[in-house]
Amino acid sequence: MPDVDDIDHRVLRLLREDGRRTFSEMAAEIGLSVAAVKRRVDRLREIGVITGFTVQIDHAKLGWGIEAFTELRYPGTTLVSDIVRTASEVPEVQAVYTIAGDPDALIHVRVRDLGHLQQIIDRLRRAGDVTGTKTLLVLGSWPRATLAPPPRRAP
Amino acid sequence: MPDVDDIDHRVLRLLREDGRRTFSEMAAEIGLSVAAVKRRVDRLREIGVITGFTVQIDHAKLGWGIEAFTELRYPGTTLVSDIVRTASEVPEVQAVYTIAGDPDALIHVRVRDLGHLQQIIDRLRRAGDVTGTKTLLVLGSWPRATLAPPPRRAP
DNA sequence: GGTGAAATCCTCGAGTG
DNA sequence: CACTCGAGGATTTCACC
Repeated sequence: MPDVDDIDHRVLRLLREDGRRTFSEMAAEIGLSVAAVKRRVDRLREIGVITGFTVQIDHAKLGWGIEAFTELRYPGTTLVSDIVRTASEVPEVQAVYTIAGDPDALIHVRVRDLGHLQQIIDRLRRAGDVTGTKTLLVLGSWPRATLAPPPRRAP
Repeated sequence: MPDVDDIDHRVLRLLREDGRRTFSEMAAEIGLSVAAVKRRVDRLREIGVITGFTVQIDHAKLGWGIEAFTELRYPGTTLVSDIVRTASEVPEVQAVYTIAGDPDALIHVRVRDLGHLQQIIDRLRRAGDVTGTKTLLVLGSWPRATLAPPPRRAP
């Protein structure tokens, strides 16, 4: 487990809120030099704490009006890798989560409308040896913009 | 519905893959001037297609080893706003999704370990007038890094 | 972790089709 | 209206303290 101190967490919190914050802005906020902040971000990338940066998009404004979670059930013989592969082949699938217990997987999908959702579910059912699906239609979502405080660690 | 053309989608795709890409890099990639790319990004923010930028974090490396989805059920009298408020008060909750049908809400949580997960579920059950929960423990996750192609629009 | 300098990048006004 | 160009200022980056 890599050591990530409080200052690292402050850097992460600032980047969580705005991933394009400049090093100078963060340096002023934290009270370090610009180079020191850059070195910390570089290091957080190297040790894999930071896996990347991305843009946050309002998908509804792009025509993807419907968001849903679909629970997938498979026969006991199906490999996890097959589950992930078949689900990932569908571009409307935003994320695949394999699950302990029942169901076997949960996928997050974004589609244009309910007809499109129907299509995607049909495609998933045909793609692998899916034995059952249950779809949760999202009415509203409230993602958290901020970062959780650092967990208590052994001193 | 705002008009977002193919070049905008290319910009979004590039920023999706790396939210800190420089305008010059994107300009070279797309074949526009730096200023033109910047104006497009500015405009995408103004019309709300881009809602922000953020850093992607490997939470397991920060000590949040367990990820789960919990389905929440409430009495028919509970307001959506109350569901969202009580769930959002728990810092371990990463996102709240209200759902059409059964269950009433789905929350995404990140916790240190299974004991911590137990605590959080107990806290949620006590917080509102929750009538039932079902927790899906995540074994693995495969979020999609890329952006879906632009949906077909009316010409 | 700080400093300083060179290279790069951002920003914005002016001009063009 | 969206684009390009260009100059000034800000930012990034890196070697060295």
